[in-house]
Parts: sequence; structure tokens; C-alpha cells
Amino acid sequence: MKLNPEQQQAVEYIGGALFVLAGAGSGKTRVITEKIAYLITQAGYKPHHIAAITFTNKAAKEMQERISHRLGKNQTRGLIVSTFHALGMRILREEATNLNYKKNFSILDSSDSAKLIGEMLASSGREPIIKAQHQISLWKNNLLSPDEVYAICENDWQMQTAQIYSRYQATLQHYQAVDFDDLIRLPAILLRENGEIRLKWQNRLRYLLVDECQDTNACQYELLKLLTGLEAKFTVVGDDDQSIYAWRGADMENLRRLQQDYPQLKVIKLEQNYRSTARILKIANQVIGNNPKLFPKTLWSNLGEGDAARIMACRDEVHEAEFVVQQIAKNKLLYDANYADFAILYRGNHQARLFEDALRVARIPYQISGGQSFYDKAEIKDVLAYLRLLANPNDDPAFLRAATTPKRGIGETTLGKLNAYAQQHECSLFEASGSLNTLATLSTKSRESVQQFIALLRDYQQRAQTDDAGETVQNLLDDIQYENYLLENHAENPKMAESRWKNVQDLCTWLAKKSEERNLVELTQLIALMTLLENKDEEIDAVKLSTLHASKGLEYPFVYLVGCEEGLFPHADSVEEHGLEEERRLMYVGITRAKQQLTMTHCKKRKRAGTWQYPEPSRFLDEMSSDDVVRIGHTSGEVVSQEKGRKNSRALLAMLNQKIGGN
DNA sequence: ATTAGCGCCTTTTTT
DNA sequence: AGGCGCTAAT
Repeated sequence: MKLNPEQQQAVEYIGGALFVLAGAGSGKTRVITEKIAYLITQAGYKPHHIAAITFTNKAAKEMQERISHRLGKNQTRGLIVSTFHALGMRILREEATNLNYKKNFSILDSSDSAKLIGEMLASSGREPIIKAQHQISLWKNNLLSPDEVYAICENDWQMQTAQIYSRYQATLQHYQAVDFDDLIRLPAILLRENGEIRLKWQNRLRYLLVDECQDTNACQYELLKLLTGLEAKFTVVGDDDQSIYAWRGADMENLRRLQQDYPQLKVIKLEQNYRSTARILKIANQVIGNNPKLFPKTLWSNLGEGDAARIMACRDEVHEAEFVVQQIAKNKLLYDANYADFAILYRGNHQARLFEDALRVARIPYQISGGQSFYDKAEIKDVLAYLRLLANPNDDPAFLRAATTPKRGIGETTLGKLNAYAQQHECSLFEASGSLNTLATLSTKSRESVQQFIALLRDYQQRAQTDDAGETVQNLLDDIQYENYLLENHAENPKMAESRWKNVQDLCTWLAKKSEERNLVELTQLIALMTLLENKDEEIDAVKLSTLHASKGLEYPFVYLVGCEEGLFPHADSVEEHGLEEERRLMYVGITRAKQQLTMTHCKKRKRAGTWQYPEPSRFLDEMSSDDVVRIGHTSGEVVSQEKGRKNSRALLAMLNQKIGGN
């Protein structure tokens, strides 16, 4: 299919700064793909001078595939398609010495960093830790150093947190580790302060494309500005109405700043939606109309009127799950649809469980995306801890995990003594374990355990120099008898052990495959950023379960938007100030995932933290005009069925499917 | 004296 | 799945 005039314009405008305001379903990924093809084949850019930046690995992978498909692998060699964090890591690795880091730095995940902050905090408990971590992250994302933060603190708590921030950074440095925020912050600081290095990278990356730019934080925006320089050869694509990451520092002000910083900024709007029926778009526009507008736009489509959306009132969450599953079973037969045509979208991950149960009972295949990621899994973190420790012996968090997994007779007391020594001598736990003075303070048994562990690590540090990464890890797993550890740990559930071991094996396979081109250090850093390995079950025909956040960018003929209740969605913590606007954008994202049929559910009562709650239906449901919404379920006694327009729907679905096939 | 294992609690969204 | 406190095992 041909590009529409606006899309074509967005592809061919390469004179300077360009902002493509791309509504949901307006074909923005296609525009980015075509533009990269245009830059390479028409405008004379070499692939290695172009970088396309996304926010998730999934999006990066998908774009990489589409570009390869469009141009062929040979034509795209050297093209950078990566997340902001992966690009930052690349810069950081090359420029590490300029930032007082070694190339083998570790990357801490957020639970590592939470643990660190927790140790520095006077009080205990999860909440204050999360709060402090969040505050520090916000400061970092706004490019504020600890010293700059001291000057602007408004209360005692902020003052204390600022002190922790300062100590936290010192500790990271000591570990030769960075956190996720640093991956972008440190390169931004370096490029800002060092003109020579800035020029070097500006020369290397001559055209930048940024997807989902409404989700950039101040740090990422700064990095973008520094990389593109005065020539401003870049395209940013985004939609202010789909900004849903303010809670982690994303700032829509960046879109406004864009106009100030680049007065020549060209803005192209993509308003034609190729995804949803007119009535679904009407609801979406109504809801988002309650938010203040940054760049006004109205989505339209020529895919027909379609059915009214449905709002179902359920008795409780069990009823909700049963209803949705029963509807899926029914609609699958009625429309001769695939399972993969259905999606269940929810606000929080914990909501997934009941739907999983109901789907299992009904023997309907399902697939969860956006839940806990592959690398959040314990077994992967275990292996990664060993890798990190081999790459960087200063990585104390990795030492703590590896030393105690599998259990090898090193416990709390021993680690406490090692830590005391390490603090006193300002060295790593690894070094402390090698010190004869420390070892003398341990019992015979503990001492032997520690010495064995250290000998193991030294052995593998040696091997990693010569053997390839895949082989090293495979041998290491044998030596620590990791498979046995899994089996013993899940003695009553061998299937669990099996699936975990399989995850570990998948990781090994991946390492073996990649270890031709990259060394162990690089692979370890790469893994830290990944949220999913090759999604081989991507294509299976299964009902999709997803959080609203993780659903952005995806589309389904049938969407069930569940748990539309005050307190849950909008979430209770966000019903003040800007929080509510963001929840509304989340609702907008949810609605615009639907191509043909949209069903929203809410429960009369729901068990929260052990007690029954009686939530009101979500306020967002009241923002939809009654012309385009049908209320069914509990209130009216019986489930009212929708006969009207069904034939049209069937024809529409056929048409939609044909379009998908035709691409 | 030390470590390991069991059962208890909770969980908004993610690189 | 992880953190906490308690108890059993060495």
C-alpha cells in the first residue's frame, strides 16, 4: 500500500529537525522504516551513520526486523537500532576511561540498587526504600548532581535522600558499576563537557530517529540534543496523548522544548488511523478530550462505523474472568477468529492471575507479555551474577548472590565479617575473601567454604581469558551443579525445575551464538539491558494477556479492558495533579488497541489485600458518550447481547485480516 | 555457633 | 518472587 501524503512528506523531509505527531495506528513504524530506507537508498547516508532509537528492546527488535525485511541484511549492516539505554551503554563503554570507569563496568538492575539504598537508609521497610530510590532516579534523570540537589532540597527527607544519593554514587563508583539511569546520564554529561568527544560522536551518528519521543526524560533529551548538534538532522516521532511514563521521569515538556530549541522545527501530523473503527476512535477522542492539549489532533478512519463498545458490570473478579473467557470462546466461534485476535489488558500485573486460571480451565491457550521479564527470573539472575563477577571482581552485589547461590556454607555471619573487612580496607568482598586476616576470623568450616568459592572464581577468571563465553558458562554450571540445585529446590515440582533449567540453557545457547563476535564482558553488559530473549513463541496462536503499558504499539481485533474501577484504574495513588491525566492517557492507549470490538469491565466488589472492596466504576467510563457505549451485565439483570451490526463486523474482520495478510 | 529451609506477607506501570 | 522470622540440622 502506498504512503499517504503526510507520511510521504515525513519520509522525505531530511533538511533539519522534524517532529512527526503520529496518532495511534497512523502507521508511524512504517514511516520510520521507509525513512531509513530513503536515507540509505536516496539520500546517500551510510547505514552506520544512522541510529534509530526506541524505548523497549521489543520495539528495537521489531524495527530491526522490518528494516531488514525492507532493505535486506547487506544494505543495513552497521545501522544502529537500539534502545536509549543500549546506545548509552555503547558510548559509555567506548568512553569509560574519560568517566573514571573501566571498560568492564557492571550494570546493576533496580533490585540491586534498591538493596544498596536500603542499606544506607536508617529506617527499614520496603516503602521508604522505593521512595528514596525513585527520588534519586528522578534527580538523575533531570541531570542533577548530588551537590546541585543539596541546593534545592525543600525538606528534611529530601536532604537525607540527597545524602544517600551522594553515598550511593560513591558506592557505585567503588563497585565499578552503573545503574540504568547512569547509562544515559554519564554519556550526556561527558558529551556536554567534552567538545572533542562530542564532535566525534556527532560525526559518527549523522542522522537520528527517535520513536516514542513523548517518553523521553530530560537526560535523554539532552543526549539527543548533544548528539545531533547544530545541524539538527533528526526525526522524532511521538504522540503526546500516549505519554504514559511520567512516573519514571518522562517529561512531555520535552516536546514543547523542542519547539523552543529548534525554531525551524517542522511538524507533520499523521491523523488517519488505519486500525480501528470510527466508533472506537470516537470514544478514544472523547476520553482524551478531557486532557489539556499540547498539539491538537483528531484521529479519523475510513474503516466503517463498527459496533458500540460494551461496558460490562461484573459481580466480582472471578465473575469478570469467567465472563471474559466465555466471551472469547463465543466470539472465536462466531467470527471464526484466531485466539491471537483477542487481548486482555489490565492495569497491574497481579490482575493477570485470575484470567490465567480461567483460561486454563477453558483450555484456551494464552501468552503473557509484559509481566516479569526473562532476566528478572531468579535463575537468570543467578547465572548473570556469576558472569558479572567474572567480568568485574569489584561487583559486590553480584558477589553476594553468587556466593550464596547455590548454598555452599557461606552464610550471614561470614558475609558480615567479609563486609566489615572490606569496609575497613575499602576493598571489594572478593578481595576481602582473599585476605588471610579475614580468613583467620572465620570458623574452620566457613573458611574452607570461602576459600573453595574464591578458588572457583579465580579458576574461571582464568578460563574466561581463553575459552569462549558459552563454553565457560556451561562448565561453570557443571562445576556448581546448578541443575541439581534447581532439582533439589523444586523437589515437589520437577516441571518447575525443568523449565528453569531450560531458561538457563536458552541463555547458554544465546551466549554461545554471540560469543564469536563479543567477549564475556560485553555479553554480560548486554544481558543486563535485555528484557527478553528471542521470543520464539511470538507467533503462536494464543490469547494475549498484557499490562496496558506493555500493550502500547500493539493492536487486536478484540480487546477486553478489564478492572475499570476507581482505585485500580485510575490507580488510587495517581488521583492527584498530573497523575490522573496520565491514567487517562493510559485509557486512551487501551481503547486505541482495539480494531473492531472493545469490551470494558468493572466489578461490583473485589478482594484487595484480603478484604472486600466495593469500588465505583472508573470515571473514564463516564467520559464516553452513551451513543457509542452499551452497558451490559449485572445492573440490568441479564447479559444483553449485541445482535446489531454483527454481519458488518464479520465483513470488517475479513477485510482487516486480508489487510494483515497482504502486508 | 552458623547455616538452611519453611511458611508468612505483599505486588502500578519498566530500562 | 523476595523479604522476614522462626525452627531444624550440622
